[in-house]
Amino acid sequence: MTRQAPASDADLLFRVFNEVGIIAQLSSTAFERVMPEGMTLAQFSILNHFVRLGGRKRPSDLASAFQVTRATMTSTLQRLEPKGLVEIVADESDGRSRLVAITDAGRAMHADCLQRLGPLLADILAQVGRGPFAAALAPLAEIREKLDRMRD
Amino acid sequence: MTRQAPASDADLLFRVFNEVGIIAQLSSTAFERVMPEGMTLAQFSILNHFVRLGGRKRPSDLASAFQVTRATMTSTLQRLEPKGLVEIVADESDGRSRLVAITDAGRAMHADCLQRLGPLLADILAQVGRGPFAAALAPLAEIREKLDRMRD
DNA sequence: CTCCTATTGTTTGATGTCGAACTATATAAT
DNA sequence: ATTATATAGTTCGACATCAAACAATAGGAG
Repeated sequence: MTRQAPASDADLLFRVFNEVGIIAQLSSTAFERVMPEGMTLAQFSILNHFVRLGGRKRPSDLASAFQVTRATMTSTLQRLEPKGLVEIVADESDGRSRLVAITDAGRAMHADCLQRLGPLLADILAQVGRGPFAAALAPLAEIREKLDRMRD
Repeated sequence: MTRQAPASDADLLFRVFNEVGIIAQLSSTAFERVMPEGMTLAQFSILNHFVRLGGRKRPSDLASAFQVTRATMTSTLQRLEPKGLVEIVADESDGRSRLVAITDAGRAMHADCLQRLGPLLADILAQVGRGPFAAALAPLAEIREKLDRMRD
């Protein structure tokens, strides 16, 4: 066999990615079950971004920030905009670009989501405890950072 | 740097779930880019399950094992079966059920996938190192287990 | 200015995923 | 036996996501 890495290492990576995949799945669906009708994690993340950082951003910058393709961002913005949660205007300094900003309705929706999220997070904290999360954060951040760098 | 050290518990959970989501996204797309045409992580996972454990399983048992809905498993099996990678027969002891098993073609496909996965895992290991994965595994497993239990 | 290349946003087609509703079968209650 | 409930698998509609292909605009090389 031409194995590039010892079986134990490959196995370790495999298991971590497996756990990560399952947790991502479970958490996002738990998330969306308590959200207002029609709100998804992807949509909330965009609102959250603007609430925390403000300003206007181009769709392609949002795509980079969230590690998704431009096509994916187009799709998500096309769900947020008709609901009046974000506002999209032309960029006068660049004919190719558009600029996205959150609206008052978007801020209200974000606040509503946070309200509903509180009990869910409290429940998870009660069941799981703070320990595993505190232990996982730093290594996860490092893995994410380096994987991120590998894409370029 | 308004807040650096003392983040709230909600914030901690939020960050962990955020990292987990991004890593799941990055890893699954990296996986699928090196897989044979048409193979996805979901499909490979099923083949992998049968290669490791053998035997026959009902779709609903597979759905439980992979933490997806029965509808999702139906969809994935409906992609594997026409390709001849799994075999699905009626369960004679229960008229509602069907039984899934891997085929020789499925085993060959699985072997091909493993071949292609090797270099990718080796690359990741070289870039990230073993440490963060080793540190993350146990806490992730605990989080996954408890989140899992919350669903019932 | 003209041509080539890079970037932006979009569309299209495929896949995975969920929740809800449905059919068929099995099991329990009466 | 009839009825009620539970389970297995499917279908449907919605959403997120990717890759690939496309149109429009920007910027640089001549």
